Amino acid sequence: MDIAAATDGFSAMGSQPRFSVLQVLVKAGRDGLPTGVIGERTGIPASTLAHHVKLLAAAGLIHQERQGRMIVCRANYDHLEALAGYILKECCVDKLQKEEAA
Amino acid sequence: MDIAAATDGFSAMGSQPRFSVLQVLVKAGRDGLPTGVIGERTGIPASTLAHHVKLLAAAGLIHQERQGRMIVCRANYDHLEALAGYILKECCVDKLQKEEAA
DNA sequence: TCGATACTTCTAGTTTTATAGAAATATAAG
DNA sequence: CTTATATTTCTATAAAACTAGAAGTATCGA
Repeated sequence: MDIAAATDGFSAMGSQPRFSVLQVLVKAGRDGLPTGVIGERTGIPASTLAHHVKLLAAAGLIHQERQGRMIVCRANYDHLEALAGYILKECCVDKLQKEEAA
Repeated sequence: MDIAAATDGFSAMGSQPRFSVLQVLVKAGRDGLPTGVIGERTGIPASTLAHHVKLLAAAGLIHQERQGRMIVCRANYDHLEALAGYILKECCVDKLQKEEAA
């Protein structure tokens, strides 16, 4: 996880429609959901949804896999966890370094 | 923490200049840093920095406090922690509900 | 009070992003 | 092979965000 990956991730999460898509998938668990169901649950029109889903996938927050004529989306839990951890990863290191020096 | 607060927070984190400002403050610890030092460390011009700092504060990610002619910024660790926890808060609840029903 | 310092607000041009209808693609079923 | 389903890509428009110089505000020291 570098800073570019982190900001891509947070930026992707930082819009209400996209975050609600992500939440629907996080709730759904490992099996994921087809795009159509995500559309029903969020009320986002198909073409707008495709756009947001593409951004979420590009940021590595979700994965997409074709199953017949549906495309099943799944939350990428590992990446989400890594992002959550990244926020405070370097908490207070300046202070710690000062203490080391002393 | 509601969805609007969460997306405001992630959106604020989701730009490289802002995230680097936040990181500088997270590293700095509770004492925080004056805006000028943040500018030195990030290389962001003053007016651009003021803009980003305002957004970070509006999202609740940092606090600003005047000390003489400097304005000291501090990371809001509680809010950052809450945001980190919010990402996976409702992980897999759909599955759990199914299991409850069964 | 005058000037220097620290920062913000104003402003304007540029770039991104969002939205959603219409058309296109991929798969499946009859 | 034709039609229906599921989703994407194309397109255009509108809205928002980014950047940074210039001008303004607040505070301190001489």
